[in-house]
Order: sequence, then C-alpha cells, then structure tokens
Amino acid sequence: MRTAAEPAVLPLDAILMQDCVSAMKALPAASIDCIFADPPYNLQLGGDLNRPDGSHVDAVTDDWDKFDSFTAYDRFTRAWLKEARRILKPNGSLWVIGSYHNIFRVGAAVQDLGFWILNDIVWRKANPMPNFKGTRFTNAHETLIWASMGEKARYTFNYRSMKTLNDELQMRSDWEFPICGGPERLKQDGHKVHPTQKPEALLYRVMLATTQPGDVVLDPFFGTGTTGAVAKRLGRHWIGIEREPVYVAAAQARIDAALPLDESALRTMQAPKSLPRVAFGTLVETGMLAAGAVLTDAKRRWSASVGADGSLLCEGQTGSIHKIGAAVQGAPSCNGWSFWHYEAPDGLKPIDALRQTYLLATQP
Amino acid sequence: MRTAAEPAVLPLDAILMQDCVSAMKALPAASIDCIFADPPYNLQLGGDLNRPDGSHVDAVTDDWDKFDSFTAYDRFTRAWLKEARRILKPNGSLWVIGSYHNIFRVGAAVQDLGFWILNDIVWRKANPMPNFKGTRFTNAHETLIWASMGEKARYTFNYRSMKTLNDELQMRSDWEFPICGGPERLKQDGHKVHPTQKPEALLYRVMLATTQPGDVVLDPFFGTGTTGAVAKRLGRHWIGIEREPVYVAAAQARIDAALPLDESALRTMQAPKSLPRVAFGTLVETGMLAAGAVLTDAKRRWSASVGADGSLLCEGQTGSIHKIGAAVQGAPSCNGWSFWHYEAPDGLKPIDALRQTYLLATQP
DNA sequence: TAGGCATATGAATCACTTC
DNA sequence: CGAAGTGATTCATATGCCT
Repeated sequence: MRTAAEPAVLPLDAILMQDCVSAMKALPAASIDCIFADPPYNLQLGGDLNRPDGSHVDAVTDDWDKFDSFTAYDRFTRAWLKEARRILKPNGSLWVIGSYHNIFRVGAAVQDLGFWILNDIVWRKANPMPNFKGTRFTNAHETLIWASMGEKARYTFNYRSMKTLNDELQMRSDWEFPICGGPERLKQDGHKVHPTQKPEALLYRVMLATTQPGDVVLDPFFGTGTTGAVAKRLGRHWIGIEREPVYVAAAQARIDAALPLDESALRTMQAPKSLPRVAFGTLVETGMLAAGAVLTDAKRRWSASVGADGSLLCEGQTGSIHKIGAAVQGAPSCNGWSFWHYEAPDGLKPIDALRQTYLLATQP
Repeated sequence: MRTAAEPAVLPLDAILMQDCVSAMKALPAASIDCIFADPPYNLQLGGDLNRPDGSHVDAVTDDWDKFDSFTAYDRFTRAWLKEARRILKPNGSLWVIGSYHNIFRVGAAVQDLGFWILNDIVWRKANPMPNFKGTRFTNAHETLIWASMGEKARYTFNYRSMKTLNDELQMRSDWEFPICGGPERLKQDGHKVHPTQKPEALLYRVMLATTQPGDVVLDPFFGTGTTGAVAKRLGRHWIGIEREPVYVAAAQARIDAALPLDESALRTMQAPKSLPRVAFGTLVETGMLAAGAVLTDAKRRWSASVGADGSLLCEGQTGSIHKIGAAVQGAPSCNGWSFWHYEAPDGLKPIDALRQTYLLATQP
C-alpha cells in the first residue's frame, strides 16, 4: 500500500483542497513537468504568514513589523519553492508571477534555491487600472519569472511555435494582454469570485511555449483554476492545490465546462530537430545528387565538388558539408544545408531543398 | 577645516574618481535629492557567442561585472545601498536599473533596508539584441525600481509633466525607448567607450518625473556620465562617482559639451508612438478565433485550419497566414490579414476585422 | 543627391548527440 | 567524463559604399 508521502500515481486533473506546502509534500519527487505559481503577495494578508512559533503576524504598522513581515514572507516563499523543486522533473521548469510587492523577494529565493532564471517576462496590461490619486506611474504590468532546474538543466522551449504565434518574429520578453474581464471573469452575485484571476491568454502562451501535450502542469495556488482550464484545453494534464472551498468549487465547475481542443487543432509548428535526420550522403546514394556534382554558396564565391561518400572537396580540403562551409568562410561553424547550393532548373537552390524533397517522399 | 567624512559643501557638478562606497561615505548625511544607480549586473556569461552569420558578439567581459557568488554580490549591493540611504534626504528617492540577473536581489535588498518601492518600471527596448540560438524569449527589457525612503516618506512626482508628456494619458510603468546608439553612443577609435551606456531619453524621463530644477542627483556608478549630461541639460545638479579613469575622462568631456535644454524641446525626445502591432496568434490566444477554426479565401477556393500556435495548415503545408496565403496562390508574398476569411454570423469576413475588434477592445 | 545594398552591432546567463 | 561531429540560429538601426 502506498503511503501518503509517496503516492504511486499522481492525482492527475484534480484539485487538492489542502494547504499548498503540505499538499506538495505528498507528491512524488521528480514527477511534474511544469509549475505555474501565482503566490499571494499581500504582505498584510496574515493568513499565509505565520511566525516560526506559529503565532499570527499582525497587520503591518511600523518598521519592525515590516521587517518581521518580510522575513515571514520569505520563509513562506522558500518553503513552497523548496517543495516545488523537489517534485519537478530535472528537465521541468518553473513559472512564478508577481508584482513589485513580492517579485523581487521571490526571484532572489528562486536563485538562492538553485533554479536558473531563463527569462523574466513582463505582462503589459492593455487596460490597467489607472492610478486614481495621481501619485505614481500607472501600475500597468506584472512580472513573470521562468526558470529551469539549474544552469546546465535542459528545458522545453517551443521556439518555432512562439515565432509563428508572433507573426514570424522571435517572441520577446514583453507580452501584451488585456486584464481578465468580460465573460471570462468568474462572478457570483455580481461580484468577482477571485480578486486576481489571470487571463487565460497568459496561461495559454506559457503552456504553449514551455510544455508539450501530455505534460503535467501543477499550480500550487490554483485559485479559480485558470491553469486547469487552459491545460485541459491544450491537452496537458493539470494538478491544482487550493485551500479555499469557494475557489475550489468555482474552479471545478469552470474546468468541467472547458472544452479540450481536438488533436488536429492542437497542431503546432515543429522544430526541425524533431524531424528525422538525413545524412547528406543519402542524397548521393539515392541519386538525388550525383557524385561529382558541383555545389556553390549563394553568391558563387566558392565551389566544391561532391564525393561519392557525400564528402565535399573545396580548395584542397575535404570534409562534411558543414566542415568545409565553415572552413572556406573562416567561420566557427556553418550549417552546410543552407550554405551550399546546387544548380536547379529554376536557379540556384540550397541543398536543404533536396533534403525536404527526400523527406516528403519518404515520410508516410 | 572640514574633514573628509563630513564636507561642509557637496562637490556639486563634479566627478569623484573613487570607489563607490568610500566616496559615498565621505558625503554628508541627508544631502541628496535623488540617486540614480546602474550597478554591475553580474551577468555570469559563459563562453563565446556568435551570430548566425558567424560574427562574434561583443559581450560584457569587464572585471567590474564579475562576482564570486550571489552572496558576494549581495554584500556589495547592501553596502552601497546602505550608504545611499544615509546620504539621501528624507524626501529623496532612489532609482536602480537592472536585468533579471541582478534586479531581484537588488529589489529585495532595497526593501530590506527600509526603502519603500513606489513603482517598478519596465524599459522596453525598441531594438533589443535577438536571441541568436533560439533558446529563450528575446531579452527585450530591463527593469528599474523607484523607491522612497519609507512607507510614510514624501517624495517628488511631477504627475502633470508625465501626463503631458504622454499625450494627456497617465504615464504607465512600461516605457519604450531605443537602446543607446548612433551619434549619442560614445566611441573611441571606432569602439564603444562603455559597454552599457544608457540612453539619455531614459534619464530624461526619470529626472523630469521625480526631481525638481536645482535638485542634486547622485549617480554612484557614473560610467560615461549619462546622468550628468542629462542633469546639466535639465538644470539639476549632479554628482558622479566612477573609478575607471577612462570613463571619467569621457564623461567629463561629454558633460562639458552638453548644453542646457529648454523643457519644451523634451517632447521631441520621446520615441514616436508605435502603432500597436497585433500578431495573428494573439487572436487565437485570446479566444477570438479558436484553434481548429477553418479559414478560406474570399472565393472559398482554398481552406485552411488554424493551429494552436496560430499557424495555418493547408494542403499539407504549415506556416503563418502570410506564408501559406502566398504558397497556395503561388505568389511571392501575400497579406494574410486580407486574404484569409472566417465565417461570421453575417457572412464571410476577412480576419483583419477580428484584429480591428481586438484593437478597439484593448486600446484606450 | 537620393536611394539601394552590404555590413556592423547591441547588458546575452544562447546546442545537442555520439563516441 | 571530454572531444568531436552535426547542424540550427537574428531584429532593428546605423553606417558606409556604390550607382
């Protein structure tokens, strides 16, 4: 029989109505692909803040209490981050969102615990609440931190999907979305159910960028379940942790009503490296390119002849398409597939075009 | 005779060629109106980086940016922040700029020392360096922290100036400026004098927003003196602290050449308001168009399905709305916004109509 | 002179697999 | 473990040369 500390299976696609840290402690180590966390940051919110002796932290009134409150918040932050680190897979990644009230403390803790920050992302609010008193700049953004498990750790980043999503330009670290409102905003008796419900578009981009279909996404501060709703829609598994019964009920109803995209709609742009590799020699073997053929660069500055084994000969040097490409340019490296061209009926074309033809012909 | 520790008068409009902390220690308490600090970021760069064309990226490799550990960096940060706090007037304010490498640690230290964060400001770079390897999001912003001396402390905020500067809209917490280049960038023998020179426009806005003419602005990491040059133009006094003789000489020459500026000329300094750009993927993310939806051209000759990342799938090809539109027509290019249509309740409409709806809903 | 084309470059924690 | 091989990867500006 499994113990509470090491469940044999993950409670997939379910809400755990428990305290954040103790619920995470019950999950198995290295079992989660991605954590998205929207921790509380109201320093006056005593509910989450307790002194080491368990006594309650009172409202902030003076400098001493302020320090006390920061210390308590740091302790709380490190407690949940430590568990997050334990249950994440080595190739998993962490997202945290916050504002200037808490994000600096959280970010420092993330670094101190050994996470490696990959980006900080700015959510620019298209329609922020104005600063009514005119005493500061309109607080028009929130900050997200994206981190891997360590400096050398691998992580998922769907570069091609992000570039496509952004009209063929690299996705930047500043994202613009409207705040959550309209029919998306959960309401009860005309009042919003949760004060800081995040827009689904934000979670959509997070998951599309840094998870794969079938991955497990955990949200330790589930609230009204934006993470779960988007995960379900995008074909990711989700686990939510939330203590408040009111939020749990709202989240469960919302997720039940969410419709998953069917498999064809989940389709995204694929990274070239996910395609099967084709050796240059294969093109020679199959006769798509004859041994002895002459390749040049796009500007015909260099020309090379193809050996029977797929090697190139250029200016007395022989080697792979990449090696020779790098050598003639004096460059540290070179992608021979795009550097070398062949004489096609309709002009000079990169040999990568031959590879694409080969792939199309041989793929089912 | 005055001692070094307590000079009777401030060394106004001068550069102190000394170590940052010891120079601050020699300044009298509560004597500075505003501190703008651009400390080392502790970038922790690895090996060399080359652009896709093989050229080498000139990185920040200076010794002044190297620290042994986070702990060492924290010690350094708290040392200069403590002195900053001592010499600031009770109604003064502090600005610090940084990136995700250091800003979280700096922000936590700012809070720990009793400063009260008023805003965090995002400098959105109009022309950031791309992520050449496609491994992360383009690091397209830096973060500034603006803080007063304490929760109850007063501070200067020129609300009207900011609103006027922003076409009668409240100034937001995200500012867009180009990086420092062109004739503004200080060069010697064709090479940049300082690797991280900040744009003057950034300092203009900082000083215009949070200081008054005649105020004393201190920059403990003066570099090539952007703070001094802008302060002189805006009629503020300045004090710079910089250890490197090369930077000091460049800064002094630059400030000597700077001319005081009429405030009305400032408006021309502002980056032209770029039209909001909406990527097709945004419509998918925000749910205005569902993944899996089918688009056709106006005459329904071709139909394509929308992928989760905003890619189109049509006749076995995937790509952006523009690429696929061009491909099916055999055209060199295509405006996908007008070519592709969706089925609206009242008939076929170009997807550009959705973009207009999005803009109307999100722009003020 | 204006315009087109090529080149240079900016605070960057910038690859992965096989042997 | 390291070394070697394969091959994936860039956007906005500024400057300079050529026509």
